[in-house]
Amino acid sequence: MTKPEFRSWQSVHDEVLRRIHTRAWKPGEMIPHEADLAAEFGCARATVNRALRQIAATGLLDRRRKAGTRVAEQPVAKATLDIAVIRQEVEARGQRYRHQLIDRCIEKPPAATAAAMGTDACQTLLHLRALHMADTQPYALEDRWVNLAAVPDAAHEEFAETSSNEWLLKHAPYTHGEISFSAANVSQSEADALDCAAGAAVFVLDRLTWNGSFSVTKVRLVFAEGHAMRAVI
Amino acid sequence: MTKPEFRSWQSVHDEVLRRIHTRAWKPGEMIPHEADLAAEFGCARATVNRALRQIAATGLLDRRRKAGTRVAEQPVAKATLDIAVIRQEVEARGQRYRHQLIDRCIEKPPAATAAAMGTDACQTLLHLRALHMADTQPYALEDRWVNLAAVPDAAHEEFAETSSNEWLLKHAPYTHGEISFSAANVSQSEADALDCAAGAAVFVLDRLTWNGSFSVTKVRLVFAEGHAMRAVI
DNA sequence: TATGGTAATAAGTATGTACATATTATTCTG
DNA sequence: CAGAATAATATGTACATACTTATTACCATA
Repeated sequence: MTKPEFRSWQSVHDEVLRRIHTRAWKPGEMIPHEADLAAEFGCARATVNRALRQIAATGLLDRRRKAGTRVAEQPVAKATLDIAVIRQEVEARGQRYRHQLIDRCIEKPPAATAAAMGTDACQTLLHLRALHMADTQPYALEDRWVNLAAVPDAAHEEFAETSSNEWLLKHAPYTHGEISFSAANVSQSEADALDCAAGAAVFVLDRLTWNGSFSVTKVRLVFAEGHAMRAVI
Repeated sequence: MTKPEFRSWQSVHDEVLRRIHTRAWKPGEMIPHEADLAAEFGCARATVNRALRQIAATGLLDRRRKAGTRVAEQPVAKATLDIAVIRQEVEARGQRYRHQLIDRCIEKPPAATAAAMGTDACQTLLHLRALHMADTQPYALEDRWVNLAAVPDAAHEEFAETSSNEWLLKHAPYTHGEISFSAANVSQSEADALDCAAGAAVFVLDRLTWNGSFSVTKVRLVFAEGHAMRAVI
């Protein structure tokens, strides 16, 4: 019997994946302990641990102390979407990015927005609307509310040069947030801006970010018709 | 000066995040070397390494050998979507899952499908269409092609009891795949099945999985009106 | 038969050391 | 002075060891 000698956590990782894929270890089955695998592979337990931890992070293995490690019964595919700044997205497609501020005012948000952002109902927020363009075509329509209590500097910014997107990333860090993807039929006014027929189905991204207990910004991006987000699994 | 003593990689992780969020370390700036941080935190370099590696994985730090570690200028938000089996999704909402096979046949796919799956244009594939239900409401409409060369057993399976989704997970592992999200206006026939008006905007998920160099299955899920995918960042 | 304590166990983590590797800076050579 | 060889350096990884922690299994007690 050949002893392949697994010397890196990558090779252990690959070998374990291979055994899962070839069903040498079947879904729902326990796999050997770290110590046993380390002995078999001729490496340290830490190396096996590193490899198994990596795989467990993808959902293909379930690990619990004392219980051990088992192959997931119904692996939950984890798709990691990279949500870049729109400028980067456009430029990555080899197109020229431009953006255009449509409206900027400080006003009271709708009740739903105030509730989502956890701000007082009568508190005014900065409301921005802008169009992101790729070359000469509309790319996405942005509707954003900024919590001036969390980002006071935003009140003095015109957002003519830098997009709100980039300005906020630079000036208003966030600790966590929620993001949601959905589909919507465009309204007439959105259709005009995005240069498509009213009622067309468009991809919508809603994002709400927080800095600690303060909401920072809530943004809704309505992408042009035909937009898709891709990820590898 | 108080010496907090960071003894776990978690606490180091949190402290580094805190420094980034409070802008003690600003975007684009280099941060101290692992060895220096280890000395400052009073822990081993491996502990610091673990913490920094974790943060780098989220895109908030850029690390390069010799060059060192810097805070990312424009962090790319990484949203991890959990794509579970539809049964789990429905049951997690506290609803009863049912599915209904609409059509099952072995036929030649459209040219685009054959091209995407890398199969010969005249090769027949298993074509499945099914409706996933949550309680009594339609949840998603599935249109699936299965490569029988990669999964010969699928030819003898009726998919009446278990959904193709679950059957394939159990019987046809995949090594990698691509996934894409988009929006579409429903056709009349889709509208009938999903119980909505023709032309309504719906969320669409396309997934293509591979086992090594063989395509396994290509599936298009058209979700009922109003469906959204959520993730935390 | 419950129940609560205890021992056993497997993963989780920390550490010091050593070496690997990628990249930059420097020096040497033509 | 250009380009190649070389040194320096920061992260990347491997390993042996030791200890921690969550969880299970078992056993004793009420």
